[in-house]
Amino acid sequence: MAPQPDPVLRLLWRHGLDEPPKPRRGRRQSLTVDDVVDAAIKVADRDGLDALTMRQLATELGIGAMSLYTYVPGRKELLALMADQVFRRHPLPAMPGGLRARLALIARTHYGICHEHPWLTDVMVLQNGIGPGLSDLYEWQLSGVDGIGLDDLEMDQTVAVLMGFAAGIARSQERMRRAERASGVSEAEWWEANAPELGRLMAGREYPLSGRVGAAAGMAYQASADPSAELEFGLARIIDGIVAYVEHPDRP
Amino acid sequence: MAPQPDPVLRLLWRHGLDEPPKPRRGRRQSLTVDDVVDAAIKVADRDGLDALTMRQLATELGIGAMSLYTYVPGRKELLALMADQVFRRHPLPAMPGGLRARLALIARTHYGICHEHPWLTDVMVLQNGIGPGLSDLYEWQLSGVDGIGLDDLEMDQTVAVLMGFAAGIARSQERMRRAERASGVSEAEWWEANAPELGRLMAGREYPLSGRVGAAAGMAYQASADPSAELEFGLARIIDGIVAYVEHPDRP
DNA sequence: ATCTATTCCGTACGGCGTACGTGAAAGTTA
DNA sequence: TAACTTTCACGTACGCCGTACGGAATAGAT
Repeated sequence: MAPQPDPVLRLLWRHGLDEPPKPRRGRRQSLTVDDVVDAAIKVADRDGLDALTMRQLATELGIGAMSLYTYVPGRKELLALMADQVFRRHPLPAMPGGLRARLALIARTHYGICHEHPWLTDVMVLQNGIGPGLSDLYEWQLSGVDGIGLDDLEMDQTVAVLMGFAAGIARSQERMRRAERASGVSEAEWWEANAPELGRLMAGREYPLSGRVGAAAGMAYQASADPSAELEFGLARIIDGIVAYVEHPDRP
Repeated sequence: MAPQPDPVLRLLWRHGLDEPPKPRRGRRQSLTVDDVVDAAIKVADRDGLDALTMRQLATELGIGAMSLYTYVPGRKELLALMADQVFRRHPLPAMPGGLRARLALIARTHYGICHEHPWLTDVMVLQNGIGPGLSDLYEWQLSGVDGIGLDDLEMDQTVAVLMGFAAGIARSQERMRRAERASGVSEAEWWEANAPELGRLMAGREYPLSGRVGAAAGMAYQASADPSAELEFGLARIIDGIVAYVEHPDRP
């Protein structure tokens, strides 16, 4: 059989629909889809994605659990709507003049989004819901790398590299945050408590470089890593590489 | 109270322990922790992380569900063991001569690992279990960027950029794979089925760049994106940026 | 032969997403 | 106004999940 159009598309693009098929009879809904999605985002931001259960969300909204299903087909679709809503609500600043500044802005904006909503990178891997928020974001990103000599495919790949890098930094930061929340101690305290045991367990194996580098990181950051330093260093290298390619596509 | 040493550490480093505290009484275990972890990896590779339930894994191993808890404290810890086991089992080739080749090898190796075990990036964000597999990998990665003029922090950040990039590509590929598995149609078929509806829903909004770039990508890849092209392009740019920094740390 | 430490695992509990069906409410029509 | 139709609200229930608990089985020590 021919595949049916994806039903979640109509929900993602619900705001563009001038008139749904005019069903004016029957009881009115007490909330809107946006109310539900915004509340879900709030819960996920506050308590994490696992704590976002249909029952909890319904309680938060003051409705019965099953009433949610009159707004949203299911939890999977709700997550897709949440992701697009986050993109839709996030302001996209005007693209600055220089290429380096534009590339940095693309990456920092995406990092900011992923950092504000740490569940976002987890949700985005689940399904690629093409909604207005993601579409506007992508168009905005492309406008930052248009007209600089890259072909269409290279524009897409450039944006993909920047987004992937920004999401990766956000994920690495989120991993530290979750570890601290789960264990109840800061990463520095964890290391203090576990370093002796770890040294005992590692006995026999040699990690000269890891030891040296880890010690330096610990001194500098009071932690095993510093996402903001990673962001700055990595972003500078990536931008250097892209700019070099734009200026001299044939080298080296 | 002083935080207790993390109990999962002893499990992660179980192979280095010469002798556990000699509990020689009582019934023998019919399996090893490695058996359990390897079977869990097999299930997760085959059916995905959600399908890896304690009951399913126990059935696969021919034991009762609750017997698993004599090998592993719980599912969370099992996931951490799986991640480290994947790293531990993956061969780490000798570092080649040139810097560019070493950087590429670091990224491609990590991409390969994440690609073979698509649940890995999901698991790694859950907790930072420092086991022998990850430690060996990190030491190996650092050996690829040692002695080239980077300081300790820059070495760590360089490795982090490469790993994050590789993981990001693997995640983007995994998103496409999951969408295809969930919908049952290839991405090309999805677009064919949804393009008309999507065009209708997007009416009123203009996406000139997205449209142009998306069409070019569709022509070139028969899909909206091609992870291997993203990998090649992005890796080349990142390596360019790192090499440029190594050679001229002061230039922009 | 008895004791004791350990593994094995059946049962059960609370929580999850959600299918289903009934009842309530709102607009249309007679 | 009364009856009808359509839609929403949501209580109940089902099959999953991770895992706490406790009794039965087993193997080395005594």
